[in-house]
Amino acid sequence: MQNSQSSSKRFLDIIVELQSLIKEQRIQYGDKLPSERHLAEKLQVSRTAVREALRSMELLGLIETKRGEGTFLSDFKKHQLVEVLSTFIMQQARSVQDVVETRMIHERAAITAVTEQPELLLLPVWKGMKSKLTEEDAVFLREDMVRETIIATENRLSLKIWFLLKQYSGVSFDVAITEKEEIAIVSELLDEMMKGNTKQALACYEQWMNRVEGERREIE
Amino acid sequence: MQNSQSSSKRFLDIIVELQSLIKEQRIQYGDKLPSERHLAEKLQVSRTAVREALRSMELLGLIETKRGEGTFLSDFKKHQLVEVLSTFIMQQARSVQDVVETRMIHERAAITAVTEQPELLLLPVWKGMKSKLTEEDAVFLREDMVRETIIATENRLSLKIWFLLKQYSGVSFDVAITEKEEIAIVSELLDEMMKGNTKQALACYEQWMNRVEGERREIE
DNA sequence: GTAACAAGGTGGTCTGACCACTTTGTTGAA
DNA sequence: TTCAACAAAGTGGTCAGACCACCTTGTTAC
Repeated sequence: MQNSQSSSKRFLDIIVELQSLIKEQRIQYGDKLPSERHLAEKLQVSRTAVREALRSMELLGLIETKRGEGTFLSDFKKHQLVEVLSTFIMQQARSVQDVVETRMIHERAAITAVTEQPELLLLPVWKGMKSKLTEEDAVFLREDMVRETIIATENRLSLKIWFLLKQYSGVSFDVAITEKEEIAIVSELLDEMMKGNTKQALACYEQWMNRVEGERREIE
Repeated sequence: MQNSQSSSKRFLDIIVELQSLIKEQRIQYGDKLPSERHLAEKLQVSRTAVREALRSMELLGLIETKRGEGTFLSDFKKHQLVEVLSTFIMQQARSVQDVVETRMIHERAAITAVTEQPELLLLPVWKGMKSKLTEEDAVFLREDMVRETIIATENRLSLKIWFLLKQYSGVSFDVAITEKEEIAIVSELLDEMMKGNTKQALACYEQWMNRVEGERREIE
């Protein structure tokens, strides 16, 4: 029942080594990675093992491969793995609930942090927000409003976790709320945040989420 | 050879076919999957291709493999996905400060959740907690008190993330607080939680963290 | 009856080969 | 000189077959 830490999986080791390599060589998003054959030689393993590791990372959306060209470090916004994953994982209702709830934990924390720190309210990002809310389409709301809030907290780790969770939880959009209603709620949320009213801001958020996430159905 | 014109990745196709197979044959969590060789024959692909698909799924925590035994459908509880991603995330996280702050986000959320849900306060775990606080050694405090709180929320994903963050935020303990002081603070925290005073409980928590995490240094 | 051994099944790894595709360099004709 | 056509090299994609290490199970021998 133990973890067999002694004989850890080879392809996991390779992934770890790849991470080190990416860090050492300062490979940025979009940059090309060494070829499979070069990696195999460098890491002293077979190309088969390298490929198993790369395929895993590809499914996670960490890398992209182009036949005839090479392997590239992916922009972490392109996680198409969600489809594959959701059909598996989301079978368990509790899992969906956990993901959504955890995402909301980060969102509430960000709202609280921003609201309670006056200096964060002075950021330029908030200036155009109110007008955008009414001008642009509603997709902006779910996408950017919360994200900008988390960005404002300057906690990049929280941002990344949130982004991942959003990938898992934010696919379905048969929400029982009109665009107009949503804009009204979010505007109010923004107002309360600007005024530094943590309690009211969080109340707005809960109201918003109740409308958006309230009727989330389970995936079969 | 036949599907080579298809632009979609072979190993993704295999994963999809595996999903169908799992659904058709009603394979449950913990059940054994067909062997790699059988799958290769059944799906008319090479064992290499099957393995690349299986390794990907393993990294996602969807399956588990045991050498000499076989491949088993995994329980979602084992969010290995999170672990792997976290190692990536950590490379980019600016400092340990992000980790600590994110961990505290989850801890505050758990305290709030438990305090605001009276039914969670009736759990047996809280009964012996108070006495343990004074009887056992102080290591218990940091280890178990918060953990039990998060467990009480029944959000396993949050628990998993927290556990990871705890590992990353290190076990450094040059804390400027005596055991006696810490016991007093945590006892108060526990009391306020039991009384359902969210605000006071969180205040205790902040006080606690200020003492424990206040002088944390950054890594490297 | 039981301990020791043997055989088969399974995942883990490696080698070498070929294919499909892209880029790059070279050639050769206009 | 220009540039289109071709050739070569590099890369990911796939495959077959071979061992190895480990586990289970059945058989043997005591």
